[in-house]
Amino acid sequence: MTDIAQRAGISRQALYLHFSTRSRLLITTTHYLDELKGSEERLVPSRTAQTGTERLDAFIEAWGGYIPEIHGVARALLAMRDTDAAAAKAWDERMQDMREGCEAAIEALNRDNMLSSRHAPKQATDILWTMLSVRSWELLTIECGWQQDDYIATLKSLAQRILVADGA
Amino acid sequence: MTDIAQRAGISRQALYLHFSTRSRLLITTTHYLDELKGSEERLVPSRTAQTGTERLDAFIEAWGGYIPEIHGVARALLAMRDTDAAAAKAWDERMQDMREGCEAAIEALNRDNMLSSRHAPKQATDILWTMLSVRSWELLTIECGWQQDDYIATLKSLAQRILVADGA
DNA sequence: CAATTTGCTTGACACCGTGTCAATTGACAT
DNA sequence: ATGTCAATTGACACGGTGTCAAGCAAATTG
Repeated sequence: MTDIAQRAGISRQALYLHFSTRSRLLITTTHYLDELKGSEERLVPSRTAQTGTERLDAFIEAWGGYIPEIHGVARALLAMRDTDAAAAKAWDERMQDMREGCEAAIEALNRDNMLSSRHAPKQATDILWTMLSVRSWELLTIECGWQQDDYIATLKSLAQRILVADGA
Repeated sequence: MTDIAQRAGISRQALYLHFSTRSRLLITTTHYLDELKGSEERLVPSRTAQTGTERLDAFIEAWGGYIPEIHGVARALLAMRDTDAAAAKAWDERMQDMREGCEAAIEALNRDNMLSSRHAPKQATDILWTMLSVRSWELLTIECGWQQDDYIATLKSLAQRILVADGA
C-alpha cells in the first residue's frame, strides 16, 4: 500500500480513504480494467460465431488475449486468495464468469454434434477451463517462454483436437 | 510457525532452533516427504517401460499419484514463492525435476517415432509439463471436483491424444 | 560425583505490513 | 464568514517472522 500510494503521489492514508482494504483496491482495479480494456466487447465475436468450432476459437482468442492485460492485478489477487476471503470471492467470481464462456462454447459444439464423444459437456468444460486458466498461461508464457501468439495458436489447436469430434 | 510449534508440542522458539526460517521448514519437509513417500521408487515403472506410450502413461500415473501426497506442503511453498527467494528456488528446482520426467517421456516417444508431428519435443514437453502442473491438478480435483482416479485416467487419455502420433 | 553440554523453556523485543484514529490544513462553495 | 471536502502528518494496535538473553532440567562426560 505504501508503494502504491507513493506511485500515485498521495499519502498512504489517502489511499485508505479511497479503498478501505488492500483487497478492495485490487478488486476495484480489476473491475476498472474490465471497463477500460473492454472485456465485454471482446466476447462479441465469440457470441456471434456461427458454428461451435468457430465459437471455441473465438473464445480462446478473446480470453487468451485478455489474460496478459489483467495478469498484473490477477497475480496480486491470486496471491491473497489463500488468506483473504474477499479476494478469494472476487477471484472465484471472475473464474466463474470465464467458465460460463467455456460452457457456452462447449454447449455450441454440442448443439452442432461436434463435441467429442469422449467427454460429457461438464467434463469438457472443466478441461477447457483448466487449459485456459491464468496459471497455465503463466507456465507456458513466463516459465516456458512461449510468445503470446504461439500460446493462442497452440491452445486453439489443442482445444480443437481434444474437444471436437474427430470423425467430422 | 506458532500453530506448527503448538501442534508439534514444542515452543515456537524451539521450532526456530530446528529450522531457521519458515521457508527452510517447508523445504526440509518437502525433502523429507520425498524420502518418506518414495518419490524415486514411484518412477521405476516409468523408467523401465518398453514403449514411449507406456512410459508416458507410467509417468502420468507416478507423478499424478504423487501430487495429492505432497499437495499440502506444495501449496504452502507455492504461496511463498512470490515473496521468498529461497522458497521460489526450491519450488522451481522441484518443477525442473518433474520437467525432466516429462522430457524423458517425450524423448522416449520420439525415439519410437510416436511423437505427434504437430509438436517439437520442446513444445511437447512444455505442454505435458503444464498439463501435469500442481495448479492444474488443483483446478480439476478441488475446484471441479474430479476424483483422483478420474484425474489420472483423463490425463492419460488427453496426453495420448495430444502427444502421440495419430496415424499409428 | 561434579561439571558441562544439550534441548528446550519463558519472555522480551525489533521489524514490517495492514488497518485505524485524531488533529490539522488548504481549497472551494454558498 | 462558514462549512465542507480532500488530503496531510503522526501516532498507534495487531499479527507474523525472526532474534536475543537468561534460565532450567536431563543427559553426557571427566
